Amino acid sequence: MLVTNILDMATDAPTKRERTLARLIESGLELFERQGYDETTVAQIARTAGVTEMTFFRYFPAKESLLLDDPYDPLLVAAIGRQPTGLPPFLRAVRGIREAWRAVPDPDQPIIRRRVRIAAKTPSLRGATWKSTGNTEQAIVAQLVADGASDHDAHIAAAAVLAALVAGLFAWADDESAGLASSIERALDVVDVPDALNPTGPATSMEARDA
Amino acid sequence: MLVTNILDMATDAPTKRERTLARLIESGLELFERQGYDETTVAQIARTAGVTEMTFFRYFPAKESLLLDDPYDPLLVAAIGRQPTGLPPFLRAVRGIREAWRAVPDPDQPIIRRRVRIAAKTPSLRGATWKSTGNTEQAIVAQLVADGASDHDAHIAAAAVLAALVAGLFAWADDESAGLASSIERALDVVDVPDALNPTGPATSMEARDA
DNA sequence: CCCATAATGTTAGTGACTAACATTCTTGAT
DNA sequence: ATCAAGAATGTTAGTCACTAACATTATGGG
Repeated sequence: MLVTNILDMATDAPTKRERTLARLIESGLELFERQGYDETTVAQIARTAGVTEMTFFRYFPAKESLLLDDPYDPLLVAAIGRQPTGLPPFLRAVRGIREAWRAVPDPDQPIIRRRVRIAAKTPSLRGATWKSTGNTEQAIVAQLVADGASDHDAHIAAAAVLAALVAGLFAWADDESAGLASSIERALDVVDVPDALNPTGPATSMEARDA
Repeated sequence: MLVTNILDMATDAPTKRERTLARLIESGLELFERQGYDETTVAQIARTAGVTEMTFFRYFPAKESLLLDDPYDPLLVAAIGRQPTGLPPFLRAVRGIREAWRAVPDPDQPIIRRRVRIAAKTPSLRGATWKSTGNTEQAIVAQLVADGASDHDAHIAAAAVLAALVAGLFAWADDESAGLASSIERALDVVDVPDALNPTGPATSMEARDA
């Protein structure tokens, strides 16, 4: 989530649809940055892009989508699939994400930061941001299950990792000096706790195992 | 999130405000269950409760709030504060939540289940559910920081635990046979990984530490 | 150059939510 | 009981996100 590569059609002459899409995205981001997300109207974005409100919704199912849609899922999923299946699902997910984000090309960082920054500073987008992880979550769950995890565990692991990732991205957006990769690493370290720091071991709760 | 004790004013005669509130909640839940959340209109809830749409918004800032508002934060926070400060923040949060939910009284379970079930089966509520953890998240962050965690780590730990908790609640709502406490335990076990299952130790990423 | 179809526009409407102001209850002090 | 202050509710009018149905214009391949 939070990432869309506007320029991944570096092929031939951009078709009309592609040009309109690019104009919508650029207009939207600019307006969001200048006057805030909540204060920007879909109609205004459309007008700035030289198009009708109706057309906006032909490109995005919702206002938030202009900010939050992204195409990075396959990379995440592949990286998770590469983790050793001996690991518990949660750790496979954590380390897969670690690996995938380590590989994000430097040139993509500015636009990612732009988007994340808007999302981070807009309270009304908090929910939308997490909702937008929905697809990614499904993809991660599928991969974990394919590698032997239970549905139950896969869902929980996916939700938790994504939450940590998003929180890490938010932190990164606020820290101009931080690099993307290292920020993600630091975030995932918080949930991938080194054994040395875990003296008591997990509280495996003998008490209330399955009613 | 996802919990509101309608009946915690077992004191004297309920005031008018309390009666209206109770009617709104009951009408809302019933309609959501019978015809679905998206298919239920605020106007309809209000009408069923014998009140105006405007009045609904005097009690709830948004439609979702009827489902998602809750008063359990203080218990969570206290339980987290009780965890040993030697533990990393993430594990303190996990085990605090474990402890707090273990203590949820049996009689509260049916209404919690009712709410969670509606939230779980309504895709358009996914985002709202997580957004509604916002306050809880702030509270957890504050407690973790008070106990010595960095802001950065506290935010990430809080986000991840809450995600796991919500995912666990969703799983519980779907499994009629499961008890609340044991469901939460199982969910948290997924992220509080036993050492025995973590042969390699955390991937502490020598590579890209701080740019 | 022409036509199938993609891209866009128009109109009309629903539903969540807000603002401003008017009205009707409650309640506590007298 | 009474009466005023304040709480609870109603009314009206409006904004904004989003959808549906149908009409129009632009584009590109034959």
